[in-house]
Amino acid sequence: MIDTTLLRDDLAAVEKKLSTRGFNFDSKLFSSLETQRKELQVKTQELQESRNQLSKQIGIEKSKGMDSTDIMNEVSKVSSDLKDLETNLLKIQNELQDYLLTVPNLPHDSVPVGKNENDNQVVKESGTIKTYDFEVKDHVDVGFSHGLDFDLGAKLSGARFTFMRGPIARLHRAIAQFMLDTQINDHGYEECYTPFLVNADSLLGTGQLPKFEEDLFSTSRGDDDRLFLIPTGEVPLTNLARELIVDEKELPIKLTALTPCFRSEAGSYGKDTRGMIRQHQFEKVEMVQIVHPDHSYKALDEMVQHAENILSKLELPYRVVSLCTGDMGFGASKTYDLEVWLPSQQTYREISSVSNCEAFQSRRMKARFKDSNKKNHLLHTLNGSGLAVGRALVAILENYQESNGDIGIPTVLQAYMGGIQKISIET
RNA sequence: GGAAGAGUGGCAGAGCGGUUUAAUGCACCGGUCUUGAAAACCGACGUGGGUUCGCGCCCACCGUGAGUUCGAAUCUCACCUCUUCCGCCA
Repeated sequence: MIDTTLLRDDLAAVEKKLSTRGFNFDSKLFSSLETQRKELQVKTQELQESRNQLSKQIGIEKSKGMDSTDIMNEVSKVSSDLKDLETNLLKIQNELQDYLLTVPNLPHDSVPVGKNENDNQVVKESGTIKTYDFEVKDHVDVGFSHGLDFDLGAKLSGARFTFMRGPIARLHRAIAQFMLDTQINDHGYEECYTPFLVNADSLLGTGQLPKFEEDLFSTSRGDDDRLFLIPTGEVPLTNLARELIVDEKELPIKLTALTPCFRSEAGSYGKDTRGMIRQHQFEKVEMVQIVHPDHSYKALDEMVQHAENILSKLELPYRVVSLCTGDMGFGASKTYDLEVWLPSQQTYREISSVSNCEAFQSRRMKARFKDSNKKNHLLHTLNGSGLAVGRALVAILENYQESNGDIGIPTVLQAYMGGIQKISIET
């Protein structure tokens, strides 16, 4: 949620900034609700004050044995007026809140202005793109003879599900373990294990609800207490700070977890239908940092580096892209994507996304810290993939394929694979 | 799933319909004293919001939500969470 003081002070600036991301802020609606809120709130509080004082008066008079019928009638009148006011106030406050919860974050000044992914800015390219003296296959064909089974996934669950067996399944696990170990041991994140089903409050906190419910899978358990499958580890990790006031000295909080992610992929029909680029279920190692507002952009750079290190160690060619205003996610002030080279597509594909959400999420979830003067302030939250496991598997299958159908194992993964250097076709 | 009990400020804990502005203790912070520390003493000490240039004044919050009442931390109902025991289970 964006800062309401900002909205009251400089509505035009907010409107302009949001328009760069293609969002049309309804200033008329906001102003009208805000005016009503103000009026109702002042009036309501005045009546509450008089009710409190009169009631106290009754108490005093009663203890002296006096008759208070007149005052009691007066309070009675005040209370019935109050009831209507309070109801109206609540209604307006909820309307205001409901609207503001659907408004995306303001982009940081350094974010390139643009409409869509074509306007994103490549800020770095790294690694050497291999040349192959044979016709490269895509990961579906490379993986087929080693246990990557999309038909079985479809049989068990439907489209966009994968079943892995044997060496591919092990490679997948090795990648995940390697990433998690690197984040913990080299980058100083605390390992976490989290729930994979979360409540609506958590999703409201990180911004998936109320606007993006259709992207989520949910479980039914009666009508009211629905739980949702997490679309990313960001949700449970970031919500750790929900409704919390942490001491400044405890910052930064750096968390990581390997979690499955579940996405309905509504609206992506026909996109990436082949292979495991876009799945309903995938694993991801997530990095989350909860930091002092002064340090969030330094943390953002750090986290991009943490994601880059994984790709470097896996010796995969990649580039870093600064997303433009029109391509950024709902909650982000600034986002860098990491894209890995896929030889079969002769292009880079997203494998990590690292975002600084500034106070957008912490304002929604009341995540604060206490400074040395005992003042409370909102924290800044950041999240990033470090990295997506399934897509890393895709990249390795494709970049490490050999002409005879074998798959080389990146050096850093060999220890996780019992020391083998390649996955060979069984003879 | 069944039974019983409990949810009050950072923690402990009183209050169980009206002079509550939520007592008191501990912890934390500031100060006095001290060569320094401890002790003692003094002071400050929850969160969100409204309004004001500001001092300030005011409102809401005692697990959550409804209700009763002139007035609710206190009474009623529902729900949630936790504890203990039983059942089941990895």
